[in-house]
Amino acid sequence: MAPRMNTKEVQKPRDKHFTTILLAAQEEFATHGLKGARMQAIADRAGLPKANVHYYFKNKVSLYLAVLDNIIATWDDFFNDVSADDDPAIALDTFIRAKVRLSFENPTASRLFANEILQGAPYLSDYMGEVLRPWVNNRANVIHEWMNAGKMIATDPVLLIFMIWATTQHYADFQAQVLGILGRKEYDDDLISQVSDFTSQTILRGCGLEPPNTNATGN
Amino acid sequence: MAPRMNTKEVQKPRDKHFTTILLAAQEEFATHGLKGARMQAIADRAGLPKANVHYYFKNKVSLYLAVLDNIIATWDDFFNDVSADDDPAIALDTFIRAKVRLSFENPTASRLFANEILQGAPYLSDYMGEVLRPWVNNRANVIHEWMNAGKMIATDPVLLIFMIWATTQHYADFQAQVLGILGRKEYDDDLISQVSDFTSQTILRGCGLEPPNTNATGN
DNA sequence: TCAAATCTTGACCATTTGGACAGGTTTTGT
DNA sequence: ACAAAACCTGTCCAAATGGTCAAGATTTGA
Repeated sequence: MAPRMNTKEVQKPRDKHFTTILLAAQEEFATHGLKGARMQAIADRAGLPKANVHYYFKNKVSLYLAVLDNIIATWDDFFNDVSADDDPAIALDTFIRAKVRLSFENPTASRLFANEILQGAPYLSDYMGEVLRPWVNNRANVIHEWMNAGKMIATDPVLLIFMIWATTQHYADFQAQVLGILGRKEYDDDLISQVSDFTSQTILRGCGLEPPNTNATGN
Repeated sequence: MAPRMNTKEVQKPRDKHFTTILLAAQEEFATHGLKGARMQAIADRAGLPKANVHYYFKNKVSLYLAVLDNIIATWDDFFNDVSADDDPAIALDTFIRAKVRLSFENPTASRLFANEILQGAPYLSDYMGEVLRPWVNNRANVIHEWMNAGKMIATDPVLLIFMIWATTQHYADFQAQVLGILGRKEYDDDLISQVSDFTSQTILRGCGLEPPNTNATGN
């Protein structure tokens, strides 16, 4: 990947536009992908002349990379600190609920990644090899220990992580479909907790775990 | 949606190019979306001059619609014929395995739809309202009857369908990520059956169902 | 056989698009 | 206060892109 722009250090008080553009670009790239995105559309979303966008970002690809970088820097997974000593039911329940919440409240980032991966993840191969893959293997090891300890049914931990990702991200990436089928105009808190409960309970049960107190409206 | 071109009737022996173009366009649209797709790239994939593509399809949008139509016409769901009298474990197991297989063996169609829905499904609103929504509600009713009959745990059938879709399509839409994390170059039959087994067993168990004979390499 | 219908394609065009740039404005540090 | 640095933007341009067209090649049907 290209040299990282350290988004936060650059963030002098003056260039608030930097963040504005980054956000605008995130939306445009999320819905249209790298090729489909238009610099003019990004400028319009940001409410700035196109030339101003080019002042902050050399070209489309570097802007795209900056957006990817910015998103990755934001992510801090709730599942990171979990160890084999923790209770798997609570850990997975917390993880799933956090992912569902993220999908509902910040779908753009998820969609941007979906788009990038649909295109074969050409700009994320480094990230996948050096960050994501180790993370998954590391977390899979924890889950594996739970399985060895007889705390949950023995299956493939990596496929379990895929299932959690897929099910939760679905509500961000396929929002249009979900809303269309449910016949709603937009997401609401009711749906969040409904989806959280269902997803957590079904997956935990599928792992041979007793879902924690059902009525807890995950917070 | 636009008037359907009856793909199959048009299929005179001469215009074999019609299908070639449709296939090429499907790939291009699947990876780059409507806006990101390039007519020249489609022509290249098809091995034809661009002007020839325009002979068969008036413009980019009409080609896009033809591809969508063609895919929809192809789909014939294995879950359609299931009724409340059937065994839910067998029915869901069959459905899940079919979906997994489809994801692995024909990922392009899935990706194209993913792209369209990421963009807010602007060309699929009719399909979603008139075909998909009724289908889901209809199938949800069958599942509901199983729940009422105490054959499986009572949850939200629609969310269950979403979960099955999400988990299975994940392997088509996010192929690049899955392969990257697993450290493989391509999918193989081993992985198909592994994923089939895991997905079916975990979801069925999550619904309070006994997974059918585990060793059946779904066929 | 041969004219009509269908198909093929190189060349061309209008518009869109990413990006450069110069000259102006504002902010900063001293 | 004032020069240097940073920022802003209207204007312009070359390349890419969707789409047209006319002339030629091939197939069809009677």
